[in-house]
Amino acid sequence: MTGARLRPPSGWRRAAGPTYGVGVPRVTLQTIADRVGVSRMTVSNAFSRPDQLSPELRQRILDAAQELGYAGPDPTARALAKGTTGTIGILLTDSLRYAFTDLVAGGFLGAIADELAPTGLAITLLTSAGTGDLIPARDVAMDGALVYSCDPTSPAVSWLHRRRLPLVFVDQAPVDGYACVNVADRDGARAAAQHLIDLGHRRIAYAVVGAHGPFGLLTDAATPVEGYASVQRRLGWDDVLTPAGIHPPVIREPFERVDDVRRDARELLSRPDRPTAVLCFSDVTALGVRQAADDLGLRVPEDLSLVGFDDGPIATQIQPGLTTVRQDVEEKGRSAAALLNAALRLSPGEAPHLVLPATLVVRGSTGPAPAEGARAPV
Amino acid sequence: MTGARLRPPSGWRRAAGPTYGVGVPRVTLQTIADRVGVSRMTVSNAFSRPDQLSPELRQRILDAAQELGYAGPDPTARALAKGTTGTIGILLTDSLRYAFTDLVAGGFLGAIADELAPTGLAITLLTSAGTGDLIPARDVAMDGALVYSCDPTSPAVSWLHRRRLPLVFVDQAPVDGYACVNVADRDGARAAAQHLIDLGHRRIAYAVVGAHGPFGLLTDAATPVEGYASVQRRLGWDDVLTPAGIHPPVIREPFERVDDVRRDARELLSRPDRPTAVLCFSDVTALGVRQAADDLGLRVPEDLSLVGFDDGPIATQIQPGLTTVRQDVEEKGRSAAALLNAALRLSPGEAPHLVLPATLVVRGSTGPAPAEGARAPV
DNA sequence: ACTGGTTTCTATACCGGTACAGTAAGCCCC
DNA sequence: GGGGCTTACTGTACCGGTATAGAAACCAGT
Repeated sequence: MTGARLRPPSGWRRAAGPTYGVGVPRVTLQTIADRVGVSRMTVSNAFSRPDQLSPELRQRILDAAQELGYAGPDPTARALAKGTTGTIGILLTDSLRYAFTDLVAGGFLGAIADELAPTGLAITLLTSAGTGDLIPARDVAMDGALVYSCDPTSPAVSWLHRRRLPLVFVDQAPVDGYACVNVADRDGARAAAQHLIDLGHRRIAYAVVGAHGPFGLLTDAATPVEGYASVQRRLGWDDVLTPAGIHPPVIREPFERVDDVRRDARELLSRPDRPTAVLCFSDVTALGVRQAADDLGLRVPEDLSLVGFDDGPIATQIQPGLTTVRQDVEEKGRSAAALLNAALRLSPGEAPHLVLPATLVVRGSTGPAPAEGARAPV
Repeated sequence: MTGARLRPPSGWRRAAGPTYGVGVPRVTLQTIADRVGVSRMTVSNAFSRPDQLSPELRQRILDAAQELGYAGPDPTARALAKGTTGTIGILLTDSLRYAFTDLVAGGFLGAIADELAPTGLAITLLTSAGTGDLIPARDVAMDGALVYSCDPTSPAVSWLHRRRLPLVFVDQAPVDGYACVNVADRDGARAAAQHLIDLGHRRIAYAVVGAHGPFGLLTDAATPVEGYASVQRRLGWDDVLTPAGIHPPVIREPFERVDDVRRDARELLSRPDRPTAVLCFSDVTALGVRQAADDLGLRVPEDLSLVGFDDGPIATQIQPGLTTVRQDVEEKGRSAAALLNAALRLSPGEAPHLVLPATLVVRGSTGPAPAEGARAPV
């Protein structure tokens, strides 16, 4: 019963919860050690390495802890001492919101959560946007991070690099030395474009949502595209259409104004040289175009063929079903999580670059190009 | 240029990233201090309190840090020293997945994210499920947490309590001393039930999704209901129907099998004493019933009236629009985030209990009860 | 020259844990 | 009855920062 208190009793702190009166001393390992009459280390072992002490003593310690209202070793202190936090970050573009509203992103994140669940790792959501002097990518403790569809030159990504965290990049330009997961977007896009060509379409348009302008109905086929996946998709379309001499007009709206695609598409579809098919950057984009077609009384696919991208939930929810390029977001999530998990425990051995397939799924929204001159009433 | 190194040079650590060779010494404040020839404290100030040193020295320190590849003060160490982590937790039921797939939860979480964005706080998602010996609610560092629609007796919630973290409870039975945000679910449900009564309906059924069984098509009106919001909704319905002598049959499926509602509803709607109206626990549930009606060729609202709950996206996406009880999930998220934010910085002063309104929104899915004997073909 | 106020930097003591190398006691075995 | 193993616990030195109270230097005012 020596338990000589080597440290002075712990300091007083601001109350943290309603039950705490101001000035209630914090309960730490030392508090319990003093109470039971053992060393701080033994109390630590009681919680973290039960095999290091006798069951009876351990029970006495646990009882004392219970009695004193001790909630277990402080996570922060433990993280500092052990060098691991039990948390991984997911870096998303600007607004976290779309993580919760876009069901394609949702499927991906859900798969990550499921894959990570058995490991007990928690998920911290990080924004690229560094408003204020708190920059999550720099200031939040974590064991590693998943970078999902971010601008690789953004400050947030550089911070993660500098911190030398284990990283996995998803839907981004592959980075040497890091595990990466990508989808064969370009292949998929090519298949989509080829499908339309095979059906005899020549008057084809693009519909795009993206972060940067210009927005609206654009005639310039060379509209800049940002985002790795988006660029790849665009390249895939062009791979097929450019050699065929086709330079499509483009509809473009920012992510948060997807709804405006409908209006733009109405304009596009009202033109005398109305396209007979539209290649869309996502299923949601396709939905907007589809609604515009409905508005104008155009039939899909008789008057207008539509190809989406992702094969998300809406692809099958609408009638006729949407022809689209399927990517397996669940698999993408699982692989990404598994790779990060591996990077977390293994030494930095290999850094695989996965490319998941993207395959065309033909449903009812595409059909043969209408004969020249045969026009639905507008 | 004394800068006597009081601590030995920092230890060697396992490599954390691919650029790190094994055995690369970690760069800390001390490394930079030694390099520049100042004390560790001065380097710390260069990063955290710029006004405490001359601009020239600060610049020299920052340059040295840049050159040595220092990413800024270690978040974990800083958290331990300062007592704040820059992260808040959100505790969700069992699976995180539904945070990303349920658009009603998504709206709530998105609003939280938006509200929290300016503060720079990161969001950590926590599961109630404590698989393994890593229990997020106990072991993850955070400054406070939001408890969303959880079982108040679950171990995860008790851990948060024991840690004496600032907490805000949402869609849960209010807890004394803590800020709480709730929706007037019971009022809303009452309005929904009354609406059907007013339309002359007497043969009414309930459709429910919940975590626990029994599942399927149940005749027992006293099916147990769990989850605060769910209980409240059920109570609200019963408030109106029980006095009217109506004891509805119940359809019930677990959350992850919402799709089976359709099958159950088909069974329900095929019975000779087919209900003329169904009260549903959510819009998604209502969608399942609606599909069953479609399957059977029943017209909504002529043959069957449908009331949902939430007024989420699908309520307006289907034709006819769904009569439903509107709750403002955005506002719920904003309030919850704001309250937590307040609890984080203020002393535990007041702990408001907010109750947001729930109002009936009548759309096309409800109509007068069909005359007795008038039956649609089955 | 002495006092008092800044400014700028340093020394020390924490924050609340864990790793690791003891040490003392008990036990087995030849 | 002493060497070698375990078992059970302790002492010390960290982990990588920050708070706080000095100390040294400089400047102005009297």
